Amino acid sequence: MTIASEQIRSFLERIERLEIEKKIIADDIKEVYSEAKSSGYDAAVLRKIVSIRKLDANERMEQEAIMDLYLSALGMLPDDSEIVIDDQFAGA
Amino acid sequence: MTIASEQIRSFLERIERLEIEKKIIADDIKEVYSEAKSSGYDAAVLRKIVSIRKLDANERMEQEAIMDLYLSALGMLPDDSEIVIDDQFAGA
Amino acid sequence: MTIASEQIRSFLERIERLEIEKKIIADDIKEVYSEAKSSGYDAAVLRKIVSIRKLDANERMEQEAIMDLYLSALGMLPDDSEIVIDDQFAGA
Amino acid sequence: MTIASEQIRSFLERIERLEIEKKIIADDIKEVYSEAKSSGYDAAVLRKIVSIRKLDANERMEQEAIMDLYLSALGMLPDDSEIVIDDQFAGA
DNA sequence: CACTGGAAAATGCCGC
DNA sequence: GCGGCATTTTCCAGTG
Repeated sequence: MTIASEQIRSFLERIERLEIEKKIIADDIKEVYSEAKSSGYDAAVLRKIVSIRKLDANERMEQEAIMDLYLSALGMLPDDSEIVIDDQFAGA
Repeated sequence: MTIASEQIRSFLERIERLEIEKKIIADDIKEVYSEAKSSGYDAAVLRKIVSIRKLDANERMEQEAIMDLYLSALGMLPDDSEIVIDDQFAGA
Repeated sequence: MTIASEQIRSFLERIERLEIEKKIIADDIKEVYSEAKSSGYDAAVLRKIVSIRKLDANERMEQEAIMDLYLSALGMLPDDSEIVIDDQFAGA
Repeated sequence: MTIASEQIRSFLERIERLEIEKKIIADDIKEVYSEAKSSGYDAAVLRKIVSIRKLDANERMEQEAIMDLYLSALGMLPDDSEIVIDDQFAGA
């Protein structure tokens, strides 16, 4: 058996192992929704809440990312000075 | 020529016409970014701003959607009364 | 407000306006597929047809471009020949 | 704070915790593909192989299920046979 | 059990 | 040419 095929086999095994783990977790998530439903909660509402909170987190990350962009665009990113940016476009 | 093929042809033409329009607009957008770049602005920063504002709009819509979900879950949706919901989970 | 921020604002508005138009058209396309489906056609098949015709159109354009190269190499190409986008799908 | 909201909060936390784990694994998978690419392999081809093996595994599971049906119809199936997930990819 | 909506995967595209 | 990003397509669970 060539080295290449060994290496490929190794990559495939790692990927497939991870996919199995991922599937298990996805099933766990479904299970939690089922549980919630059994407890009388509306799964659709829960899903919506989760998705909105995800959006929130997402946006926070994007805000940080754009701040970095601003700073790099300004040739800044100083080692230890305080910076205040007037983010006039952030909100509207 | 059968009626069916006429109808299919009509659907295809409508779709393809719309796709052409869409492509033209996409090209227009690219052109604006190029212009901005020529004016000395960083296209990446602009893209980021646009995407964040899109996220904002998105989240606003989602908030409204979940509000409807809450109301329907409560069997409410009254015709003309004011409603205040304590959205304890909205923010965190 | 500085000139720069005015200019940025202008770029953003143009981009966002165009993106709205693009989204409207994308929704129109979805609507046509829905209509087709309501008329008893398989949307997936229609999508396939559209994509195949797009490929064909690309090939045709490439061949025409090559043809133009030959012609111009022979000095046989008119100076002001226009590119007519609508021709792209006319023959299929 | 009501019991209900406590319970909801708990469900949300469990779900979000699981989704984070899921995302970590998804990122790990991407990383493996990147690694493979760096080693000179075509990620697209690897993806194809993985999907084919997944199909194979599904078929195998279905065939085993059918086999079990036959066996149980014949009263030849042990009562407590366990489903072993790791077997899914063992043979490929 | 077909449909719709949303999540995930795959593809294509653009700038560096 | 490659990585990252946006779009597209596919898949699948949930719902009526």
